[in-house]
Amino acid sequence: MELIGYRKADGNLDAVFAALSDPTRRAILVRLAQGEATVNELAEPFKISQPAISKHLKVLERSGLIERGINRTQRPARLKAGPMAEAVAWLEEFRKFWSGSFDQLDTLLEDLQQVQDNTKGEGTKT
Amino acid sequence: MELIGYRKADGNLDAVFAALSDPTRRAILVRLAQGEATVNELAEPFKISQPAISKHLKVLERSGLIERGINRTQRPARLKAGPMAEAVAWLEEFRKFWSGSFDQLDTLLEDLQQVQDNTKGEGTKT
DNA sequence: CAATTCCATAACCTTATGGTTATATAATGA
DNA sequence: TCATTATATAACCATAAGGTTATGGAATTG
Repeated sequence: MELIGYRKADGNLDAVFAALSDPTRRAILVRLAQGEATVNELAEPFKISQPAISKHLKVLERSGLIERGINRTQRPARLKAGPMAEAVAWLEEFRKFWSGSFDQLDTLLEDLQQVQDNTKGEGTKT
Repeated sequence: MELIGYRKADGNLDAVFAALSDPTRRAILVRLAQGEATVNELAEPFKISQPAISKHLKVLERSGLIERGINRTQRPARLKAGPMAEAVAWLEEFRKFWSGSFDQLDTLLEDLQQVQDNTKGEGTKT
């Protein structure tokens, strides 16, 4: 069926995981989770140049993790759900697969959840 | 507490996602999910050379996704749960964060699950 | 039309990735 | 000791990543 399309998109996993492997790009994604943003808005928190941000956006766009719009002279970026879902799905599937260390992984996941919950309430707002 | 260690390991996310971005390495991980394996065993299904596999294993080892043992003249590789858990945790956290398209992502995840379930039952047993 | 704003593109540099073949090393076996 | 097995390392190559500065171009504003 048309779901076949997703299996073909599996080749996209390369690009998705590669896109996720850069901390600047992960930060951009987190920022975009709060809503679309322009290049300048995205560049502001970083020390790197605007062209560097544009390059990162291009990588994210190629991976399908974001898409670009047009608004006057701006080209706002916004998240797309699909590719992220593919990555999650691969990891979940892998986890199911990995019956041997299933509980080990689950325990770690619980610990990590706690760490992140603590981190989020850690005083600084952003 | 000692969980601080995980936060420092967040810098490891770069290496983990980068390791996951290569299809050969993902295949190696899937293979290792069934149990530890030697370099030659891992190399067998691929057309690439043994040194290439050794390089991939080194990348996986640097990321923390695997560790190597010593057994006679062999150095079997086996999975480690922690780094994979970090990647899952980051994506899960991101997903929670991304309230805007939460349902969109969930729908896609369900679709992907079905695809993979179908794929798994596709005749071959493993 | 001219200036400004927002962003992309070009050219360049350095380092990493993914592959190769050839060779070294370490443990086992004869 | 010599050969074999299993793996690592070296040297090399091509391409890509991630950054820079400088410049180009499109839409908006004066």
